[in-house]
Amino acid sequence: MQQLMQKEVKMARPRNFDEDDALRKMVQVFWRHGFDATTTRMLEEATGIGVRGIANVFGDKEDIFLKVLNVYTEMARGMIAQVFDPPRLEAAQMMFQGLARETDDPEDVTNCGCLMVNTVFELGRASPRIRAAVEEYREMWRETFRAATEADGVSDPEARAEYLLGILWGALSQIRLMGSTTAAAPMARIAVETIEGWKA
Amino acid sequence: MQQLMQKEVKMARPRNFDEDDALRKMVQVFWRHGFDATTTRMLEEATGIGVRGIANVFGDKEDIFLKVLNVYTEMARGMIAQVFDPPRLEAAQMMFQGLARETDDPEDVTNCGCLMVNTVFELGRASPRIRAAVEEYREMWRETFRAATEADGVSDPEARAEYLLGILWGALSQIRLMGSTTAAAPMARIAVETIEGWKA
DNA sequence: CATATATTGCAACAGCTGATGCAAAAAGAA
DNA sequence: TTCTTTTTGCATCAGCTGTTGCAATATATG
Repeated sequence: MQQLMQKEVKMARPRNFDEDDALRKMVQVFWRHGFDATTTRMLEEATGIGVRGIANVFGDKEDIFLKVLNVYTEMARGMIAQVFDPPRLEAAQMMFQGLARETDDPEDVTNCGCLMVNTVFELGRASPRIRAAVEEYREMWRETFRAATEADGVSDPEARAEYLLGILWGALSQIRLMGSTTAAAPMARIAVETIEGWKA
Repeated sequence: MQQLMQKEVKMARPRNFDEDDALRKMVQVFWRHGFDATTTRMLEEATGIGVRGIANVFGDKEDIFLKVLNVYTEMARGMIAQVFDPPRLEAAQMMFQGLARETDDPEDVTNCGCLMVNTVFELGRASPRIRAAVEEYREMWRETFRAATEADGVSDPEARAEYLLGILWGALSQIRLMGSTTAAAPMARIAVETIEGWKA
């Protein structure tokens, strides 16, 4: 993730902030408020960097958001690599159960749902670049479900992966609606039972 | 819907537009673009009424939107009254199949998903009044599914209604994502099969 | 120390949005 | 006709947002 290729040609005044750390903080802001409602002033406050520095390093608002989406995707990829190793339907069941865990903490950004799902509703139609980032994220999950289904020897892995992807997005929209992860509990329970039925 | 209680006390200059017709046109605009992206100028163009007239009759932007949500809910209520008469799970199956019908027409606002689902993602947390309108809409559907499940003598109607509601919202978010109702086909197929299994 | 170069803070700007004030217009009531 | 009341069109306003220009600053290099 971190660009180790530093320009050694000539070093002038160095930055007084860490690029990756700033991006992680901006993920939180966009995740909580969405693209439009996130203002440059909010990014200043969250990162401690002036708007000028942000623009110099990350580009304009859409550039920033694309980098944020990338960080978000990589975070999820890391989680998948841990939970779905090896790829099994049991891991999918654990994921759904974990999705609906009880948290009332309003500070927990997980209660805001999924940044990708939320993004679709805000500007999925608008920007092709953002749309592509969302599609990549969905494809990552689709392939994860497909591989897990196949690994357990269950038939028609493509269709079942599509179904699980749909259930996942439905559950995440429930979370966003209710503002709490507990809202996903009914759908998560059904998903776990359905998967259990596949294995039998 | 139409307020028949006209003030007969003293008639001055009459309006040169129909209130309900204007509301229906504004439903289209909000449905397609969402709350924030809909500007007062767009409402002017869609209805042919000046911004001053709109503000006088419908109030400020949030007032307008609440009236729009109300019209949308009543439209859905009318559809439910037709399809779910009598309340049966077969009607739910038909509804899911109809949801995923093939339409490539970009003019068809159905391809924008569901105004209520979209609204949640935009400002569900923000305004209590809007949140209440969405909750009412959801409750309408929840009760519809519950009554249909109960009428078919299937056990645990509350839990199954909650599941169908989740599937419905998941399918509608898929539609919004892909910009086409065909995107709901996989989830609709699963929903129909699942309901079929209940009846057996 | 002197120089070059990237960064930073401050300020300001243009564009857009929702809302409003006001006078003219229109139509029924007297 | 004259008056009263509501509507309408026009213009304008304040507020916010993303972006950028510019001078000051800090640091590596020679």
